[in-house]
Amino acid sequence: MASGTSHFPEKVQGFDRNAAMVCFRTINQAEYEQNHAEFKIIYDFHSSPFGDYLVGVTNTDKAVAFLTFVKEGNEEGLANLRKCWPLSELVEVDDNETSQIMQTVFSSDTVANNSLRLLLMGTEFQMKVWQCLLDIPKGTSITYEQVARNINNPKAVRAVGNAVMKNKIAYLVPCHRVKGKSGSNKYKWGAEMKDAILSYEKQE
DNA sequence: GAGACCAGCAGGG
DNA sequence: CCCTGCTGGTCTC
Repeated sequence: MASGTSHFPEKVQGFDRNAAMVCFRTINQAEYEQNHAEFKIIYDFHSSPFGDYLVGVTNTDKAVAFLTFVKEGNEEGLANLRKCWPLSELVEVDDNETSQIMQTVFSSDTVANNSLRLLLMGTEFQMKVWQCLLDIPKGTSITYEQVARNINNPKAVRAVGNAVMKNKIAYLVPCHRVKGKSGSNKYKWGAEMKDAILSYEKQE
């Protein structure tokens, strides 16, 4: 935490903040390929109100780089993590190393939430979409069309759907807060999960 | 570079 | 409800 009056400095060791006060850092594919040795990822499984999930965190600055909900077998989530960060060394750790970070994720303590850091990798377009998602207030939802307008690309509605789907950090990048205009409600882990997360957020 | 794929949307049966 | 045309970014040859 920086000195001074602001609780939330604009920059924290190379991380930016968006309107929702989430800390994030962005890299593109080329930067990742050049410096992939720096992006060693430690991972572990945890539980949430919505089931078990797999989380991956950079070992240096402890930025969340990956989060997926897992079903029975853990292999699918792990394969997904490898696919997202193919050049990174992946190290499974005992729960202590990541649980300190993760116990804040599903907490209603906003100060704790704001201490989280995210590492986003994708194209310029995907970054715009994901940053737009981070600005959606908790418990509310908007449409793909509105997201497209917000990033000044009003016709790219369908492309927004694509980008949302490719988000690597479930829940923290709130893809569950985007809905179809005419009630369509698709989600990687099922529409029920999407609704469950949204109503959970509204309760807080 | 072409062609297919989509968690979209509007419009018409 | 399903089908069709239009759409733009990404992925796969």
